Parts: sequence; structure tokens; C-alpha cells
Amino acid sequence: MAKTEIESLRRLRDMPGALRRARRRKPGRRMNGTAVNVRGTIRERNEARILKAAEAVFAKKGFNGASTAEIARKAGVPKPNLHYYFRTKQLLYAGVLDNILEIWLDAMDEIRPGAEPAEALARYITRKLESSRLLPEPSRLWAMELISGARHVEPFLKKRLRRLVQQKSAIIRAWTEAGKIDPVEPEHLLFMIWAMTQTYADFAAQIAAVLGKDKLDEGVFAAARKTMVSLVLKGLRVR
Amino acid sequence: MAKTEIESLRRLRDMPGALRRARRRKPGRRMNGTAVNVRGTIRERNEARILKAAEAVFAKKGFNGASTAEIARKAGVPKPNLHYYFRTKQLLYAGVLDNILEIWLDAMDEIRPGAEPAEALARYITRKLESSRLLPEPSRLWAMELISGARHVEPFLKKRLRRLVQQKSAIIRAWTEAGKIDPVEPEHLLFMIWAMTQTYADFAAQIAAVLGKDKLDEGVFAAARKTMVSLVLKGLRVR
DNA sequence: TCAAAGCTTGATCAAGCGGTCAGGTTCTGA
DNA sequence: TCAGAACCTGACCGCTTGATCAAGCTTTGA
Repeated sequence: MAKTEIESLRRLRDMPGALRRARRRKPGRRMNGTAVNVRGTIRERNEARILKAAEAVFAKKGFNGASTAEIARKAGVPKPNLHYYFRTKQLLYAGVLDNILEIWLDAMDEIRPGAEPAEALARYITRKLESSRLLPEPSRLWAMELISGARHVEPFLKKRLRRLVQQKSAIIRAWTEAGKIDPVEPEHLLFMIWAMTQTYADFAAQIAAVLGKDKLDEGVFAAARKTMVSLVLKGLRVR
Repeated sequence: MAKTEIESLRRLRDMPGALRRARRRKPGRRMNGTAVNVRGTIRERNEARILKAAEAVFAKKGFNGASTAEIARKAGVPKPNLHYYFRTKQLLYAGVLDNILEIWLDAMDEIRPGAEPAEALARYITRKLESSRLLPEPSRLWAMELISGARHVEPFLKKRLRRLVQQKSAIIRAWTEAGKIDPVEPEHLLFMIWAMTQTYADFAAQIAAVLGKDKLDEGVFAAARKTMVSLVLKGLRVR
């Protein structure tokens, strides 16, 4: 789905290394049409394990701070095996981001042309916040990538995300014109919903420390949801 | 002011190195009471240059990703000279965070016992947003530190920031009891104001890309401020 | 049964890292 | 004028890093 956006990253693939030696052919399937690896799962299973480990390590230490050795250890494979499946660290990083883009966009389809603002906004906030609760590491990795300048996901931001925001903004503007909500700059409204919901994943350490907790429990997320929904619905005077 | 919070970090100072050799005495002033270096500026000027460069590099690459060589290059000094002023990378990082803690707390004194909610909240949001506009790099470095687990600033979060939030929360609760604003969980209200204002520094790359701009100009911040203030004031039904 | 493709891994490499050192130059107060 | 403190820096060190290699092992299709 969102595979194409980071295609440019793929093209960046470790140029120095690539020029030094012929490219290893990509295995996993045979050349002729017949499917091989009938269970076809060795590669898939190993790639998934490595990606999952990489997600956690990249999220905690950033691209530069993460080491392939640590990722390999966490995935339970020897380091050369990691490099067998992901030739370079850059490509591994691309693979991880690839997974995340879909999560990121997923909740936004709550904002539909026909929907009632109150329900649509409440559901959107709820889903985004659930992402922060259940998948904090992808959220943190995404945040790291943006803070670092978003070089790897720039094409995605400029094309796909921008287009999507324009579409959703039109819907929100229509709500205003129909007298269903107060006038608002829809793009900024979205930025603020993103910020509020993601802060409970990205800055969980700060929130937990301030609240005097070890980690954010369901009660914290419930209170956050209530505060957030109330703020947005009343803030827009949703009818 | 906020110097003591990271004292624990100072105690961490490069233990391996420190044990291997006697500590170099800290220069800059003579031992006897008389002030030396009457202009006293060589050390101050160099430390400031290095801190400024370090802030930018740490903000972009995180603690692990930043290299002392790059910081030194950016500061225009040879690498050994950087280590002359900041013995270890950890201590340099501590120095940078030290500067930031004060910025972070600064705006919060807008929320005062006597203040009217409408004005206090509007001014707080405005000041926080100005921080994001004028000092985006400290904000991004702070965000990186929190995402990475906040190990270096944990004492600050758990003691000073927590206490401050408790104080400000009491004030906000009093506003509710006085019937000046709707009931709200004050801690979460603060988390959301932090999130919304800082998103314009931390995730500037994403916002710029979505808006189709090269960088966030004053118009963007003006619109953000307007949206944010309106959302919070109406969301709390401030009288 | 077997050859080829896919998968695994201990050993190894060059590059970059944080940090040190020795020996210089400049500044300061008396 | 001068001794000592402060400041500066090219060369270097031990270690970790991303990545590679070569030699194995396992799976697969015919």
C-alpha cells in the first residue's frame, strides 16, 4: 500500500557497497513462475523477526544509535544473517518505516464525507490514541525520524500525506459551511489531534514521571481520551 | 536555577576515564579569591560556541548519533580542544540539557493563582509557541531525550517538573471550583498544551511538507496560535 | 539421488568513534 | 622580564561499528 513512498530510499541503497560488488540476486522465490519454498515462510518469518527487533531498537536509539549487532541479538540471529536479509542498515530502516506508514494513515478514514463531526472526531481521536497505547514504539520511531529532519519519509509526507490532509480538510471545511462546527483551519486542527494523541506514546516517560507512575496504564489513557475529546468537541462547538 | 537537577548526571561523569587518571583541575579562575582572566571570556566564549554547536547536532542526531568530531567541526575548534572544555561527551550533553531545562519551565509562570483563565492560558500558549518558533533546536533535543527514555533528565521530571505541575494543577482546579472554566483534568490539559505547542518545533518537517512550504513562516505560527487558543478557551468554556 | 538454490555463521576487515597525549603557544600577574 | 597557568592541536590509541567473506548446512524440484 504505502510501499511506493519509500521507493526513493530503496534507490539510495548503500551506493558505496553496491558499486564495489555485483548485486546479490534477491532470493525467496525461484525465477520460473513456480512458487518455491512451498511453506515459503523461512524468509518471511526471519524478516518479520528482524523487523520487529529493529523497530524496538531504532525507536529507542534512533537510526545512528542503533547497532545491527544489537538488533540481531534481539532478533535471535547472528549478525551476518541479518545482513543476508537486509543488505544494509539503511534498507532495514526503510523496511521498518514501511510498516509504520500504514499504521499512520489508518485511523484517518474516520473522517468521511457523510459522517457527523461529533462521532467522526471522537472516533478518530480514540483510534489514534489506541495506536499510541498499543503500538508506542512505531510512534516513537516515527517521531525520531521527523525530528531528525524526515529525510527518509519526505516523499511520503509531500505526496501521499499532503494529498490526504487536503482531502480531509475539505471535509472539515464542509462541516463548517453546513453550520455543524465553528470555523477552524482544518490542517492545524489535524496537527493538534496528531500532537495530542502521539504525545502519550512519544513522551510517555515525561507523562509517567509527572504523574508519579511507572508506566502509563489504561486509566491514564481513558482520562486523556476524555480530556481530548471534550476539548476538541467543545472547542469546535460541535452541534 | 535548574542546575541541581542534573547534578546526578555530573556524578556519572566518565567513570572509566576518571578512574584512570587524576582529575584535571578546573581552570577559568585562580584559586585565590582574586578574579583572573579579567575579561574572563576565553573559556566562556569557547564553551558557549561548543554548547551551541552541540545543541544543534544532538537535536538532529540524538546523543548516540552525534559525534564529538562533528560538534567540534561545527563549533570551529579542533576536537581535542572540545575535550579540553568538556571532558566527556556525557558532560557536554549534560551542559546542553542544563540550558534547556530553564527554557522549558520558563513559560509556566503565566499560570498564577490570581490570574484570569482566559488571559493566563492564552499567554501561556503564546509563550510556549514562541519558544517553538524561536528555539526549535532545544525543543527537538528535549523531545529526543524523552523519546529515548529520558534517562538523563529523569530526576528533573520526577522532582521539579512534577512538583510544578502539581502546583499549576491546583490553580486550574481552583478555576473550575470558582466556576470560571468547565471541569477538566489539569495535568492532561497541560500535557495537551505542551504537545500542541511543541509539535510546531519537533515535527516542523512534517507540518511544512503537508502545508507545501519549505519552512514554517510566521503566518503558520499565527494560524497555529489562533487555532490552539480558540480550541482551549472554547473547549474549557472559559467565562 | 543430486545439483542448485536458499540459508547459516565464525572470522575478519576498514572506518569511525570517544578520548588521550605530549608538546607547543598565548596570556596573566608580579 | 619571566614563571606558571591557561589554552591549543597534530598524532595517536583501543574499541565498536557496518559490512563482507568463505565455507558450511538445509531445502527444493526434477
